[in-house]
Amino acid sequence: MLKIGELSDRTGLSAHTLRFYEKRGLISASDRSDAGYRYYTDADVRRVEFVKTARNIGFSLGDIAQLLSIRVDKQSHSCHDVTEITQHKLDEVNAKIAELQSMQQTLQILLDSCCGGPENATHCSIMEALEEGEIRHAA
Amino acid sequence: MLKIGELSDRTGLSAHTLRFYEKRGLISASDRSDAGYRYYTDADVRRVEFVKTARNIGFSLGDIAQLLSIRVDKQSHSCHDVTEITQHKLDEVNAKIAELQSMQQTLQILLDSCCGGPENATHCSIMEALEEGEIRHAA
DNA sequence: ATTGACCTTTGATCTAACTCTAAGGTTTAT
DNA sequence: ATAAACCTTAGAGTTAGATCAAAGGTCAAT
Repeated sequence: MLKIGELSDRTGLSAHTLRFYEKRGLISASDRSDAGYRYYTDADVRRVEFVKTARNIGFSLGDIAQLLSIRVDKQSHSCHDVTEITQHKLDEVNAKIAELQSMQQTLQILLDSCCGGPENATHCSIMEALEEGEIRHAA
Repeated sequence: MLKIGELSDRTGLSAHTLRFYEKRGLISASDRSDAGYRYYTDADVRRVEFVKTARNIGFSLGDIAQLLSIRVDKQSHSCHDVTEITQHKLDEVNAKIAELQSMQQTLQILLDSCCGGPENATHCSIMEALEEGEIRHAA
């Protein structure tokens, strides 16, 4: 049985974060001491690692809560349930990428249009473009 | 001279947002009535439009504050000052894109690995991958 | 003169995922 | 037995960019 600091060392998540995840319902301690100290089992460690892995991929804590509820009762859930969450996340990521690529293009065009030199900015083409407001990127 | 509601209609930004931008130092009213009503000139409208354009491109309000300080005294600033801000933003955007593309790849691999069907999730390959924690995406 | 639309301010609330503080109790090693 | 290192809780603070609420003052038209 590990105390929270030991679980923290084991997983690389701070004790603060572990308590925060508990408050969010993602994890919990298998036991408590008389004094209230949290005690964690190996199964708890695996659950935390699952959370960490999902978080590294980019799932939100809300997504992770759903994945965890599938995890504890795989019988009652289908592969479709899992792919649905995953696909939804992928859609989100793709949308964000598209938006950022649009920004990227606009910024690159601005940079290409400006000398970037020590000349004063009176006729800076970036400033002029911002002034004219004719920049309408896709997003 | 426009009141804040009229400026709001003209620019599409809410009066709330305009006051918020004022608090952040991005804009201000050229005049106030005895009762404290904000009054805006055409120059104020142009400044708000400049802010809007920069914000649409993706600049943060902090970036925009810098761009505005260049705008009011172009003589004292160089094209280099402007490109520096722009390049910095582009670097940020590129970093974020790279991170998201890494997520995208991981999510796509997970989706490709799973049948996504009505079978129960006992042997779901996405769940197994999350369990094994062997997913380490670049970001 | 009164209705309704407009305006003012300060300060609270929201999202996301932490991060930290305060004030105190517990455990372990010397 | 005492110090160091650990643990507890509730709740506040952080970032960015709004967005709203409360409580009240003002203005234009009827």
